[in-house]
Amino acid sequence: MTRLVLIDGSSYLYRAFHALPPLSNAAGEPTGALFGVVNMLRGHLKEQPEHIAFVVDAPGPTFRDEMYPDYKANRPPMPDELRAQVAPMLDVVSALGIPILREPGVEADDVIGTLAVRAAEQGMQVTISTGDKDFAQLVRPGIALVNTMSGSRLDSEEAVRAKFGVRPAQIVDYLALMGDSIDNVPGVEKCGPKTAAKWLDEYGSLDAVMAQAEAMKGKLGENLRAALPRLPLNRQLVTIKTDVPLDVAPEDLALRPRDVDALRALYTRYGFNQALKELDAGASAAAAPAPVATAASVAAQTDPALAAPGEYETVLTQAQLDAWIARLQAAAEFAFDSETDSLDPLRANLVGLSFSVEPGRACYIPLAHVYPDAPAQLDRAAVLEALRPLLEDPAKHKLGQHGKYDLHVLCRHGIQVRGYADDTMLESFVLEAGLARHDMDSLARRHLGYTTIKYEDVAGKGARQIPFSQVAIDAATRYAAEDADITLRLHRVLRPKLEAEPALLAVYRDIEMPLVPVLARIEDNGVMIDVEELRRQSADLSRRMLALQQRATALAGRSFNLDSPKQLGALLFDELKLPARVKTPGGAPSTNEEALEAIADLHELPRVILDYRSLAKLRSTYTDKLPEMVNPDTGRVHTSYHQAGAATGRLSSSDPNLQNIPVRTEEGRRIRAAFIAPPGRRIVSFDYSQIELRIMAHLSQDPALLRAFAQGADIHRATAAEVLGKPLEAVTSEERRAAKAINFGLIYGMGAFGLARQLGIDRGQAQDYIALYFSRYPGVRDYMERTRAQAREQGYVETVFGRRLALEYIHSRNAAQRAGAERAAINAPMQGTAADIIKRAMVAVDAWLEDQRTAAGAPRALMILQVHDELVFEADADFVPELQAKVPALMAGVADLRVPLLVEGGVGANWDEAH
DNA sequence: AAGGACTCATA
DNA sequence: GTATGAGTCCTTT
Repeated sequence: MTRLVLIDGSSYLYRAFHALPPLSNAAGEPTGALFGVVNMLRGHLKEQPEHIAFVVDAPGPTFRDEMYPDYKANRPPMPDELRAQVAPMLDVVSALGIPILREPGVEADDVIGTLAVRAAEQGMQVTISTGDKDFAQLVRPGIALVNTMSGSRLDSEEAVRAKFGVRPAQIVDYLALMGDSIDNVPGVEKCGPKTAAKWLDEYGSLDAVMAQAEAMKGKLGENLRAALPRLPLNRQLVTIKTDVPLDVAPEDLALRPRDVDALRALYTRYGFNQALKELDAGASAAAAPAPVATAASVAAQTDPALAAPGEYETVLTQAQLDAWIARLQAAAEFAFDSETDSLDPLRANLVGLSFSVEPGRACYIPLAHVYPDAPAQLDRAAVLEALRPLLEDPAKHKLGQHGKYDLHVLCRHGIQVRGYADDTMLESFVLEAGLARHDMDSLARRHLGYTTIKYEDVAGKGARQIPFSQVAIDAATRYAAEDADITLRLHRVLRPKLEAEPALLAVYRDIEMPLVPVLARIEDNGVMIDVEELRRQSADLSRRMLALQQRATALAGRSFNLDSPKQLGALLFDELKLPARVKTPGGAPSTNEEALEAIADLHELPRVILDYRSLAKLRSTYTDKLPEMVNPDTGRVHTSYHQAGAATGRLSSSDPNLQNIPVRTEEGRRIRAAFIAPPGRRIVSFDYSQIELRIMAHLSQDPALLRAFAQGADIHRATAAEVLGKPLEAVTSEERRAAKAINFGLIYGMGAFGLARQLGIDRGQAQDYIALYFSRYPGVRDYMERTRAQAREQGYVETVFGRRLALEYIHSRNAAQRAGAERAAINAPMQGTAADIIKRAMVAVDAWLEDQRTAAGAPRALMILQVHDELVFEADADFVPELQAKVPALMAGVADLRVPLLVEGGVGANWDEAH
């Protein structure tokens, strides 16, 4: 049977460009994408197909652009380095004897579709070679799909079903539902591959799903209904035509003899040594070995000395380990990753390590896989000792993705990693805060066009998940070695992007990277809590909750679940007919605090519920939970700080979250009092006073605001005096409260509506307040307007230190989304600058504390918590005076603003006393 | 079991 | 009105 290979040229060019490192030849011409495409072609030619074609888009609009003007509007123009490779690519294709097809007015996809169907009808065996999953709609007897970059092959309806969960005939419906952000075709919001497949499985077709739209429940149903009008168009856009008029027929696409001289010239020019060698060696032999375009062949090409069989190597012998250690020693930098049996780095046991020294080459060293018939593995302690010199050498640069985790794990196994120089998560965070997620799967897809193996794919999920130590070693190698490989490849893509932006590079190099070991130390230090005290509080809260519950039952005349907003809503608003004044975002009558306060005068029950809720929250979130979080090894609670968690640059804290421990109420402060220092030590806390308002003064340069801070005034009182035009001492407490609300509101980008709600006044009055404020502080008004304008013009705003936050929705057609983005734009420079400042302070204070260790090496104070504008320490009692003398100066000294930074401190036996 | 909705703790 | 994380309920695999 004769074979026809149809190659989706544009798809490969783009994918190779993004997947491969930016290679260039001796003359500096970019060659990465070209190299990938050439290897892919050589792979296909090795199969010696009788017919083949390389299909690319012709310039000019196609019918899809006419159907939908925004089609592919999200596509950035082709990068220059890629554009430069198009002509050489076509030269190589042509010299290889492969016919090139570019049909004006028709997309390459449709040319491929039409030829594939015709050829299959004629009995040819068709292979479509593409990286584009849309082609799965064409799979049928006689038509198969291959992606040489991922190595996947879809050659039957079953294979398509296995991969997508739908039949080939349903692929267009499936794509229509999901949409395609690359082509700017919006689908159903929140409907991904799973939901689309689920619906199609359930209803059969897009038409049937649309017919059911009214009956669909929940947010997803709402999203579906919103998307209804555009779904038929989506389906047309994603449908590959199989009937476009073509002058060319499948049988015209015979593979021609290659032009050896032309190829030699091209390969020489672009430095494709491997291909050149093979060309000359096999000029007579037709079937010379030709690697397909995998990342491994890049390694072979760029550094033949390291060309070893296989991309990822499982290290099970001493000889293999020695060889890899030699590679690591020789490399300028290497990527590493650790595999463990727990997500909690302070409880995790090391199961294996992976390393990569060049893109496409990586190893996995299994160390503690335990399952029936598991192969013998190298001794963990011995491997760690062998690696220790490398890992602890500050001059040996190491890369990771979220390496803080690996630092913890290795620390627990006695290795103090030094020279942790780069982290791809943080590179991405600094480059693209607000635009993208920063986990490796997302980064690989975004920057490499590469889909990583998911943890669930090797370890399962939910109740059936197995620990990594029980994952079969070959699967573990594919997963773990890939992590190191992808980390290295990501770094090679992200680092140049950072280098191109000096301000961002400085944020990354001077703030984020130095913070990594500091955060690791804080997490490792943990905090001591008084478990007995919390248990007493839990018992006390339980008693009081029970009493309130009984009172509530009596008031309601029946029992109900006080924790259920739904039952409570039915009781209050349906049975008792109390007015529902507040709505939830979902449109239901809200039972939140504001709603209950609003009806507390009409009935006794709302107050009882409010009291019950405040106690229930304290018990379930804090007094019950914190004792469970004590690490049995250390007897302390170790939170986890997320460095790339908040787009503004703030840290976030989880497991447990120690950044939301109560402080406002007396009840809450009792919980703070359970954060204690051990005997002989004290809790010492320092916080920046009004840091965000000070930053607003700095950024706006408003004279009145600058003056108030320079004079050390009570800023809210000063605001009230300024706005009302009266002396400071004449400001009433009510006036001060209003001024404080305005000051905070400004930081959050508020409008009159929000201020009115906050102060319980009407909107016009709130508007008057704001107008009056801006008349006294015109610099602030101008700054707010400048910031909005910057956000609109550039799509991002910046902190004082140059950190950027992108505002994805700043040009949204949805007015509410756009307004939200504007408020975020106002807030981000202030919140973000404050975050930059405290991060710098943490690095400075940590360095000083390291200097202050005793002769025996014991720390005299530990940094134990960061709460956005506050740093908390546990210090030897006799070290407290030194700490109090030094830390405020360090904290205040890390930024040079137009206003002084004021740091206030406190000390006590527990956090409540110190705060 | 997983995920959305709701509520509420912090700066 | 900014930025988070987490507990509970409850519906839907």
